[in-house]
Amino acid sequence: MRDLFKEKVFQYVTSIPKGKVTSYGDIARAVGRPGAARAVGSILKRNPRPFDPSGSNRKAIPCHRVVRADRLIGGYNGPVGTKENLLKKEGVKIINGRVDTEHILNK
DNA sequence: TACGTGGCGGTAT
DNA sequence: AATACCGCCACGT
Repeated sequence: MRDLFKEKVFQYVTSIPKGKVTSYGDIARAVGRPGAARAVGSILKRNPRPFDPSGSNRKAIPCHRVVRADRLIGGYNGPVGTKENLLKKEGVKIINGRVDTEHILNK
């Protein structure tokens, strides 16, 4: 296991439970690079596997569960609204474009 | 409370 | 090796 920044980021994101969200900055701190929130975003942007490839034993990287520190949804690849829809599907409440605080991981 | 701004770390080319 | 590119954040109006 390479201990590259991005590997840790991917692993951390993979561990986010369904129905919960965390922020780019929180991830940066969690992997020992406080202040590297933007870098986390640029890594997730190039997410190698946003969804679970069928027939694979590798887990998907649920990058849609990563939102901004102000709880706005943030960016995502693909059509606008995709990320929000995925979150809603998982039972995440979104109020005025923001994730409700009850879904924030570690809060 | 809402918006603008500068600074920021890591990746990709 | 250097620079452009960002799915951000903290802070000041």
